Amino acid sequence: MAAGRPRSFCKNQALDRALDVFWRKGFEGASICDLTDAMGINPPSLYAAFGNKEKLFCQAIDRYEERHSARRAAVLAAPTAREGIEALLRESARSLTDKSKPAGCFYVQAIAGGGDRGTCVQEMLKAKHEEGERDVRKRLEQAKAEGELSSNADPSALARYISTVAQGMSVQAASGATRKDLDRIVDVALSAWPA
Amino acid sequence: MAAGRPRSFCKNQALDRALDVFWRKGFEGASICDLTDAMGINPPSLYAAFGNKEKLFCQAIDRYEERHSARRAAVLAAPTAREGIEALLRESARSLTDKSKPAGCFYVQAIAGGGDRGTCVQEMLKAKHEEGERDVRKRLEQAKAEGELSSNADPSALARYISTVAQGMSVQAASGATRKDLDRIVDVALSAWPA
DNA sequence: GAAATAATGTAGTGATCGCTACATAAGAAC
DNA sequence: GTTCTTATGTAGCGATCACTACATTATTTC
Repeated sequence: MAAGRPRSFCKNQALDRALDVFWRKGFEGASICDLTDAMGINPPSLYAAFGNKEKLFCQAIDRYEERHSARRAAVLAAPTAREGIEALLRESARSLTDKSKPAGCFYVQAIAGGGDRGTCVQEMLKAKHEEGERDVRKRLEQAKAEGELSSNADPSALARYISTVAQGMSVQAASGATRKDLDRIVDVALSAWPA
Repeated sequence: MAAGRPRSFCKNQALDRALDVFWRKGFEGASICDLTDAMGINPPSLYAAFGNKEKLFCQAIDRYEERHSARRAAVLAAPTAREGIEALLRESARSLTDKSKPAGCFYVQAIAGGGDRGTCVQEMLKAKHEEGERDVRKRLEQAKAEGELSSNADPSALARYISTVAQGMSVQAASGATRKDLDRIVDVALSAWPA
């Protein structure tokens, strides 16, 4: 068997560049030309490596999740759930306003951004979105089992609330809120923490 | 002076149809053809009446605000601020999941949806967005003056928190949450209300 | 080195994009 | 009725869209 000419670019690095373009311009707003320019490759290389625009978008979603899920888990591993959740929201406030990245969360942009993306994309976004919420819920269930949260606390409702606040913070960031602004929101949001 | 041939369609009705298309497909995702089909007119009529795609989008934003600001004011006029805010969030839960409309809030879709819209659009969205928050803040300031809220309450921070929760709820709705789901979020969110 | 395989750069495909020129139609002013 | 003004429908503008045919180049297997 013969093995062909090797790829001349790093797939993950190209994916990072593509993610950045999708993040800034949205799916419809990002043209193949925008993407290939940013990725430093020509269209045939893009299609050979990633399939098509929609599949590239899906892989960018995976890449984004890959970069965030580990950090989310680490932050949630704090001694108490209360500390973990607060750290999660503070970390969100920081990363949502990180000037080296587009403002706001890529998922939220993709979910809220409308458009008739293929169902593949839509379901993938929903799945990733639930993944984050599930991590929070599990941490809260653990806290309940350990007695940190009272027995009538509702981890599922609380987790969804936390997700919602984080998503709202992403919209705020996208419309220009600063890290300080977001931290003030976190202050208020955490006062909903069960006594 | 002569007055020319009269317009053969209702501008506001056409604008409603255009709003619906933008709402479902986003700015980039909505083509002029999509729009003219939905509006029941031909491109020259669209351009004569609304200028261009971006200006049409701006006018759709205005139309959306027009439809919502009155209801927001009415709901906030409840006897207590607490009741007003709760009614606002419950009403959001209802309208965000209204099956006769696209899921989620049009502003949030437009703000979060990325893309390099003209600065005109971006600033207009930001202004409308702040308008809603300002209405909430004013109601809270009134409550503070009347003694419903304690003297160390922070109407500005609370208002921004309420906005953030509502925006998060919009993202939830866009990713499939039901009215019941949103109402559960409101339950938790309101437990952040100052004692 | 020859054959097989796969990625690359060039250059372009048909389709659709936002938008408009132009002739026609419809009402108001006189 | 004639003139003026503006909206309408047809038809198509150049530009860009996502995507690809094709010849070439680079690498591995034999």
